[in-house]
Amino acid sequence: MVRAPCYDKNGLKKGAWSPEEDNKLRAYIQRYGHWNWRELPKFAGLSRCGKSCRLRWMNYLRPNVKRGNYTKEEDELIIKLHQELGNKWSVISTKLSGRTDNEIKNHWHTHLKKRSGKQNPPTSERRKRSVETSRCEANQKEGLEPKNVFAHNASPQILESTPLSPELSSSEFSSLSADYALVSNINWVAEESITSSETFGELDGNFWTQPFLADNSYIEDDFPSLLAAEGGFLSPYVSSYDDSVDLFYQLMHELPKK
DNA sequence: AAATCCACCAACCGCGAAAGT
DNA sequence: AACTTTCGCGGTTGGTGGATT
Repeated sequence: MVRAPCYDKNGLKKGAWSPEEDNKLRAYIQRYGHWNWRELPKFAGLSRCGKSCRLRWMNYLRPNVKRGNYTKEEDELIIKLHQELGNKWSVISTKLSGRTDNEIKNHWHTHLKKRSGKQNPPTSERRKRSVETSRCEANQKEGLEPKNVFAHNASPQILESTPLSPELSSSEFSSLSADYALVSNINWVAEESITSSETFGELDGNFWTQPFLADNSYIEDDFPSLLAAEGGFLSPYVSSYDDSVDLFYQLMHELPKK
């Protein structure tokens, strides 16, 4: 069903994602957000290109992604929107909550395209649908459904309840669901004023106890130990003490003045 | 039982737009 | 204004599983 894993000439992995990779990516984004897709895999400890990470997150790991089991209403809406908008899958996906553009596109090509001119799907089509449904149910039983994985992870809900979560000014955020925005912590920091350290303490038990904010000396003296502390991936704030970190410090020191 | 066909869909690729310098 | 980098979109590919022969 999926492409076999392989490595390109740059040593980057391609093909199907393993559960471990999914976990790494999910954990990293939940904690630090997707501050830069290109750099993210390095910090998250993934041998993937940023593009691949982005796709995986957007289509499968992101909270509230619905899989399989299209309702009649959804089908009709897709057909209607496609008539109006054409192949603007990203626009169409915004009208169907939880559905990704990639999935809608696939669904269109495999199910709706043939049907759009006909009322009843052919027999083979109906057969496939039942297969799809049972597949989905099987996945749910095995707990493979991404959303089920999230169901066991409290952080999105916790974050959602914080005062900081929605209504962010970023243009990117405006296009995201509230749940999705919750995990993009970096963007908040850069674009929103922070009113209290307790606020972030609520987001993640030890978020603000991370060395990055404690004091500068930590970074210089103790940086290598951070790897272990961060559970296998690097904090974007401190992993390489370069200009971007300086900028980040500046931002953080300026924020209280707002 | 084995070979072949077919549908599905996860993932890749290339391009254009937007943002940054 | 020009150039570079990053992101996001849409088209396409290729591996897999189930159905059919």
